[in-house]
Amino acid sequence: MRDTAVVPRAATGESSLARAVRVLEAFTPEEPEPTVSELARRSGLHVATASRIVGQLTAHGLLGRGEDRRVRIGVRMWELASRASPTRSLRDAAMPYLEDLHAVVGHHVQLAVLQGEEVLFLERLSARDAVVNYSRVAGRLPLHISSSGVVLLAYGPPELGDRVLARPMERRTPATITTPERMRAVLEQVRRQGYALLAGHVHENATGIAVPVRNGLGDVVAALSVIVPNDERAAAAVPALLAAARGVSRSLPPRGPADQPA
Amino acid sequence: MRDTAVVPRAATGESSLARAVRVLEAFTPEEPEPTVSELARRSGLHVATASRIVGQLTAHGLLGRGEDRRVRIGVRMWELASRASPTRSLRDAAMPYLEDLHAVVGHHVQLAVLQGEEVLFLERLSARDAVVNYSRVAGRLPLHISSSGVVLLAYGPPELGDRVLARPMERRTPATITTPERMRAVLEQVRRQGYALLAGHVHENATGIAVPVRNGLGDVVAALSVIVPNDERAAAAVPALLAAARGVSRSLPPRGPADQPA
DNA sequence: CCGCACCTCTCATCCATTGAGAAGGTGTTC
DNA sequence: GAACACCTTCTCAATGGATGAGAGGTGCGG
Repeated sequence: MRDTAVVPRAATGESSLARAVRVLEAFTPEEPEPTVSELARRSGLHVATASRIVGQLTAHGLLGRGEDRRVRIGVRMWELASRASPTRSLRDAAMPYLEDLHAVVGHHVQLAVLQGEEVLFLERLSARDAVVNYSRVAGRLPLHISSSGVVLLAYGPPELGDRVLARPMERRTPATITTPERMRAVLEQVRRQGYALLAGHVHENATGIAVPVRNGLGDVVAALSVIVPNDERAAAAVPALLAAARGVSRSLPPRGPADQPA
Repeated sequence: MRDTAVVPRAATGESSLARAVRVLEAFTPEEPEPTVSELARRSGLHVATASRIVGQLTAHGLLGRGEDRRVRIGVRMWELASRASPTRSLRDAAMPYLEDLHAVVGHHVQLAVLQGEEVLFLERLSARDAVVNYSRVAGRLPLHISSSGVVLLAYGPPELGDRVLARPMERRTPATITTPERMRAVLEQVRRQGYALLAGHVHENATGIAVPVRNGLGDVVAALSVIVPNDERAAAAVPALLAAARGVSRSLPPRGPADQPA
């Protein structure tokens, strides 16, 4: 019995706040209601530590617990995040146009922004009988896969394009863009025609069409897109999309949201 | 020179996580982009402490900072909160019906839940030429003021009604319910007719109409409401509201969201 | 009844956290 | 342009809250 006797704390050198964040990051769309043990495993924390952190956050309403003791994101956290979110002005400005667009085109209408090197979907309206769609609100998708991503890439900073092109691109369907040459050609075409139309890149039966949304300064701050069936009528949605994007731009507050990725 | 010489730390007896939460709570809808000093003042923390906490949360993306160093809720926090939120299933189920209702009735259509002793608005669709409306997404309103609140009160736990009736009720317009007797009568009427119609209670020119949304077990889990101009045509929206509420109930997952207040 | 998994509490140790103050920056006033 | 007001961040020594192991309780399945 020597050093082992009692080792109250291994020198981790990590702040306690960082651990709490690790717990929050352990929530995934696939498992929205994990147990304390699962959270501990995923965050790499000791079970006791995870239990304590969950207890504290629950006391403040940021987390919630079911009768089976499973942990959920708390309504209070949603409230805090939604209330003052920088995405709110964008969403508020876009919502009426999303509705109009949805009424005309049907299926799925979405609003997305660039976040890191992925697309983050802020809002989505879906018809009950719409075609398949893998995106969801607060969900992410790789840039090269979706029409929204291609638009944000085409109008985004050049170094972002370099980074994305340098990496291998996952294939989802035979139509998915997977080579830098092909992507460069597509981006050039998007910039020329002002929209992206990707037929069957995410799913065989679906076509994504996306257009850029600009703020008062002309910067592209978001992408507006529709997902429609993959047939010859798909392109008919383009004019409505372009018109809607202009409407959103006009409704945007002058100092547009230009949130830099973390 | 007394005890002051060097006092590195006053015994606050509060966890560091609690301080971080205090910082988050200091964000308000009125001031969504405070400075570090403002956050410190509102949360009652030392400026240095607030600065450090903001620095850490920013590093993890939960907060964001503008060029002017002002602090905002980070997109990552919105993402985490929205991704796994317990309100999501409710919102997803209700959204199509909100849209339909909005297309027919116009003005404002909203979805709200009971949170603590207030109404919390989860979603809202607004027409561009709609009448005034004080609610907003992620915003709160006292129970006795809004039609949504009255519905949630009418079908909520009895002890909640007792607590709310025992407290003085703030008056917004001459029509606002402010006495327990009046409120009791209104609640009785709401339960009898199955909806609440409050003309001019929040604002002279607006009428709120709300109906309950039930889960599979018959519990009332939310309120669906519209805000229309305060005239004799207002009541015409009631049938559409009732029909929409039934639709939402049907779309709700069997184990309905019944989030108990913190 | 036993084994297994989960959750929470206690404990002794100690490192991350703390408030005051200083330093540096920015914008405004006179 | 100097003085001022205000904000933000860094350093510092002291310490109190956070830590991991383990015990104890609970619940489930065989």
